[in-house]
Amino acid sequence: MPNARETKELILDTAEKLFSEKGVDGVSLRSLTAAAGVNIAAAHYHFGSKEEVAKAVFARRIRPVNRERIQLLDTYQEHGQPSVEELLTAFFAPALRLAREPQRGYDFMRLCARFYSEPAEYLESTFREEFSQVLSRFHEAFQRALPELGEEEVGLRLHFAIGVMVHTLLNPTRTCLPRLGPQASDSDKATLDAMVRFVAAGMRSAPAAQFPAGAVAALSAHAEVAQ
Amino acid sequence: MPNARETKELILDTAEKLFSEKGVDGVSLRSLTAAAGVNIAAAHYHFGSKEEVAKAVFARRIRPVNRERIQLLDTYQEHGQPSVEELLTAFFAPALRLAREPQRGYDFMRLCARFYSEPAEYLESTFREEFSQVLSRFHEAFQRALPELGEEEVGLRLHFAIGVMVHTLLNPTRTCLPRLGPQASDSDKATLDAMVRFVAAGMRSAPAAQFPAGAVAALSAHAEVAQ
DNA sequence: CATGGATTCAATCAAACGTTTGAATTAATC
DNA sequence: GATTAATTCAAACGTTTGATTGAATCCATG
Repeated sequence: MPNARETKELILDTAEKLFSEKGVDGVSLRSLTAAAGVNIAAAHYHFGSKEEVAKAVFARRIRPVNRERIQLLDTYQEHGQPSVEELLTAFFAPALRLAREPQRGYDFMRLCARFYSEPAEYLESTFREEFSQVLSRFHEAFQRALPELGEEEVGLRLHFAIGVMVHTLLNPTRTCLPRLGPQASDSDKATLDAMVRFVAAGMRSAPAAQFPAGAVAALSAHAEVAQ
Repeated sequence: MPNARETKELILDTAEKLFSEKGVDGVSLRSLTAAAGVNIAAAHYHFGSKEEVAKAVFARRIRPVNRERIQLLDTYQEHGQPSVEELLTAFFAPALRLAREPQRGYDFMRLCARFYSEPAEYLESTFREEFSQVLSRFHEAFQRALPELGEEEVGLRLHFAIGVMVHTLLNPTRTCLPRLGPQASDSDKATLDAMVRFVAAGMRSAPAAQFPAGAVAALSAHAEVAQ
């Protein structure tokens, strides 16, 4: 049994890197094992299928992150009701701290976002399994931090907040426009800072509608502007 | 030359539906043409390649939307400096109005978000081409609406705002948690309303950092909580 | 040093992929 | 009614996919 441990982790490390770049669906098991310098059959021997490789590379890192999220939440809650900023920090910080890890931290964060957005069903369900507890805990905590909002409204806003994070992790520098989004020069801490402030303000915004004059008209099929 | 027009649009319509569900990469040209009831060679005859089919189905709908966004922006700007809410409405409303179209509007919005998140390079560049003008105009407009913020900060926040929209369009009802995100009962108008309020508050949030006590510690590698 | 389970390897499988081909079919033009 | 161009079609192209096989190799143990 030559270097069994090395082979298995070599596959996971390489998968983390390639999947995050090209998506799980965009990387063949052949190119993956070739890049790792191992035989194709080794991947099936150690994991059983490509699907299981993907699940393993995901679970390997997301579990410590989600464990830390809950521990941070626990710590904050020991000192009374956490503020919105504290809740957001407890949620965002472990992810961004992992993303900052020198070796492959960032690769994984992108992989994590890909798991969320790729259409394959097993990726979706894997993601759901790994996150259900964390999201349930935070949903509850935000509900208590924002008692004036309905449960549905809190769920909707938490959904928006996750959108900000997923999008930011997935598109760290490059975006549609050169100067849009975090710049290469920005530190992760500055990005987290900006993100927490942005989302906290959104979570706290007034529950009632202060809709601008043109909004309803803009949503109707109006001939004078739309075409 | 039997029903050339019908065949071409049949392919586009079917592609819009299938690509939005499974992603461009997740749908083979074979299954696509089979679902459309046309020969597989017809796709190559009319478009040249699968790539060109994807570009065509995207351009067909995004151009009117982005044209309307700019027209709405022009209309608002005729009456002076638009508010943040007006700018957000001008940006979000055309997309959500299309998403509300009875036939295939929603399919396309999801496709649009997939173009943004799928890793294939040509999807990315196509997206960038179609959006560069719109984003440039709105970046500039937000900069004027929020003069107290630096240009970089506005770009970062606009990036967050797009994240909210992409995420919301991509995950309309189903999410990791049953009661997270827009519910099936929510109307599009209510979702737009909530989205505009959330994002407007984020765009307007104080530029200086009011960081919670634990945030910096949470980002450092701290042994007592992380594990 | 022999045994045996663990691991690696080259070779191969059927299925699916995007693309191409050349003949058949359709509809307009002369 | 023959000619021509546009369109459709079944069939096949070569390549790549995830998965499997059975022989070879390794290493800890007896």
